[in-house]
Amino acid sequence: MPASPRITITQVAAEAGVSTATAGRVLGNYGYTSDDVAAKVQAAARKLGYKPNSLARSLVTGKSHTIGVVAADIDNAFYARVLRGIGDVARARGFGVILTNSDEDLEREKDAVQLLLEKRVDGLIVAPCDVRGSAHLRSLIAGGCPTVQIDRASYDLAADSVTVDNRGSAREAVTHLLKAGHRRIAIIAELEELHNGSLEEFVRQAAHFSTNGETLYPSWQRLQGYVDAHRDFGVPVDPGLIGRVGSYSSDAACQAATVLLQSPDRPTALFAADGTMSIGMMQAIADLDLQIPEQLSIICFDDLDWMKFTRPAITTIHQPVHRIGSMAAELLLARIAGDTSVPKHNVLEARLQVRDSVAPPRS
Amino acid sequence: MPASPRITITQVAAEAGVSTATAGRVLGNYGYTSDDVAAKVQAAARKLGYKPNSLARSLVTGKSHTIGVVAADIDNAFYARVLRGIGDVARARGFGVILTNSDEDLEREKDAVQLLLEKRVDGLIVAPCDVRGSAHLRSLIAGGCPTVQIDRASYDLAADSVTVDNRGSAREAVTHLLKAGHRRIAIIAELEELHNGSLEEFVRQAAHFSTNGETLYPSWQRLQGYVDAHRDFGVPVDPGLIGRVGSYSSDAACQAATVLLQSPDRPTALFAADGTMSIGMMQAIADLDLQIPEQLSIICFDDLDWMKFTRPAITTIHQPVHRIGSMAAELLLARIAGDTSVPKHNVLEARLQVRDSVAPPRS
DNA sequence: CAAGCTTATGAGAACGTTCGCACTTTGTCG
DNA sequence: CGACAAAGTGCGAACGTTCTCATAAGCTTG
Repeated sequence: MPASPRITITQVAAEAGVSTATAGRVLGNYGYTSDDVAAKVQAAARKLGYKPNSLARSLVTGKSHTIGVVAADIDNAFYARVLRGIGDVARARGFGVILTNSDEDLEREKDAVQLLLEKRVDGLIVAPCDVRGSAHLRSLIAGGCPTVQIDRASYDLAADSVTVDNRGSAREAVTHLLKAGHRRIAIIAELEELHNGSLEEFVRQAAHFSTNGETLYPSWQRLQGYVDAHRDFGVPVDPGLIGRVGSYSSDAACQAATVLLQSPDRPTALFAADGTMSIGMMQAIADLDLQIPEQLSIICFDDLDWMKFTRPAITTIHQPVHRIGSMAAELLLARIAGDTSVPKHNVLEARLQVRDSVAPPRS
Repeated sequence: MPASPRITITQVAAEAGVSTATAGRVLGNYGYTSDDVAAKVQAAARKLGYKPNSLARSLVTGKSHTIGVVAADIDNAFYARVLRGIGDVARARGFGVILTNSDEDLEREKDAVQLLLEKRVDGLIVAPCDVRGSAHLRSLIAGGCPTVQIDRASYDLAADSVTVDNRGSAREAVTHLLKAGHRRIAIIAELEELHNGSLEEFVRQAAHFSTNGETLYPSWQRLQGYVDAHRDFGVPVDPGLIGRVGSYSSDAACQAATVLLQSPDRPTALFAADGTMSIGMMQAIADLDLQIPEQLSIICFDDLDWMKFTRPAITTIHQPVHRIGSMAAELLLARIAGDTSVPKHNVLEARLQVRDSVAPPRS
């Protein structure tokens, strides 16, 4: 077993009695090579236990065959599955994946991008924590690094994106609740960042925003869908029913849900805007010992694996999460391969998965 | 905004009017440097938008400041959280993390290790899919690549490992059920690989195996704990209650659980050996509409986030999952830093988290 | 049969860093 | 004041590949 001494292409060449150039050609299979020489070199390589050095190769070719991923938090079912999608595509194409977490913190995101850039990744998949297209991403893209945004997207960022139709599917979900007869529907969402006005202002204007031109966080888009559905039904939106969770944690969501559910005129239905919010919401419901759907109807955005076997099973919005990752990777690899067409913004469909957590409200 | 033309240390040096060596010293901060020259170089670097090239650096130093991770499946709450632990430590120390999935397939694991090796990672964290210490891992370690095993471990592999006390905590869980009065307790576990005899043989001999010397899959160790507890109580093990799931999927687990629960003399309690098995088991229970804990008591190995708010909340074995990852990373970084002490095998404690899914069996 | 391909090989220069060495200059100590 | 260490700098050689070029042999082909 050839141990510590690293075997280089030069040594293989010496062993095979050819030049390093020739050895390089057969080992890296490029250029012309005769069969007998190839065989000799391969035999020498096997005998010596040669392992190519990607770093040297990348240094000269300028391609590292590696993509960088900046996720918010890998310990979150959504990102875990997205990453799986990315990894599957990457592996099939011989690419490595370097993973970093930003925790929705802009400084960390910058550091992460910096690290990945220094490691000379061929491209980046990022869930940007500032949706307005922060400067570092802008200069990154201007610098020619292929980039794909996932989950959220600045449309003015000149980079591809893969998202879901947050507004439309949230609208569908809330419509489902309204059709069931609910009129006091609360939403639980992380809605920290808002730059152009107050929440009330946002709700008032929500209907006028077009979906495409806007670059909003998914939570805000889902809130838009919530407002849309209310407008469709002529039901006024009560700002008191908007559970604005201050930080992205299920504990905070639990608190917000608890407050809502303990208010005197409590909502008859709850809509959780994502998986983390759902977990907090479920905890609050369990703590208060409310019966679903008799005492409370619920719908969760994002269809986590446990939602189909809780009793009752939970009605959800099912996002094609794996597909988000695989599509992002495919887009990115196409860019890396030289695709220079205009940025594509892919909006995937999410579907309402009706189960048993919605019933008419008790009068 | 300096766009495509990549700025090198040489250009920065020229701009600052010093040699590349000096520029390198200040930019890479090694060697001696005077304050005024350092300032000049830094100014030049900032002006030109210099970004160091890790590949070139790694090529000469031989250190890539990157660790490779071979997980079974990142789209699994356990590995996702482990990876988070790894990532947190790595980031704090300025290391990158390259992630690969093996899907418990030896060929994929080989490919993954090969890829990581070519990318010249400084060390490897791997959940080996063959617990007997497959040849490629052996030669990897012999080749001097620092390696840490997680979740499972070959003790004869001369590499550190981080695992949990599977046998002891499974024993504790099953003891909890036995104390509650259960005598027909089923276990649902992926128990595909078994090399030294049949399942019956294994059960017969389980009590004689020592925990430390053995290198078994977690599932098998948990089965050992199951057998241990039965022996403690003088309750014979009925092989018919061992739900041997053929493949590592929740669907397969659901099938196995369904068969068990529909048998004429059905078990009064179920023990799921890991998170994936738990999901399948819960689905089966929901499909058959069994009441927990009135009609069936359950305990799940691995405390997934939803298990505390299902009704009833589920009694579980809580593993320190994040800690497994962070400890593995710490161990690995210590090895990379030069620690050459004998391999450490860390066995972390898992604790029984008592909730409401266990009650005495109905007579 | 000379001109022009295609195939095959080697020499040597990249790629962008770090590092060993030689060379100053400055400071310190006996 | 001479010696000797320490601080600061530059030159040029690594690191392990790929890639351009030059060379040459074996073809076809008009």
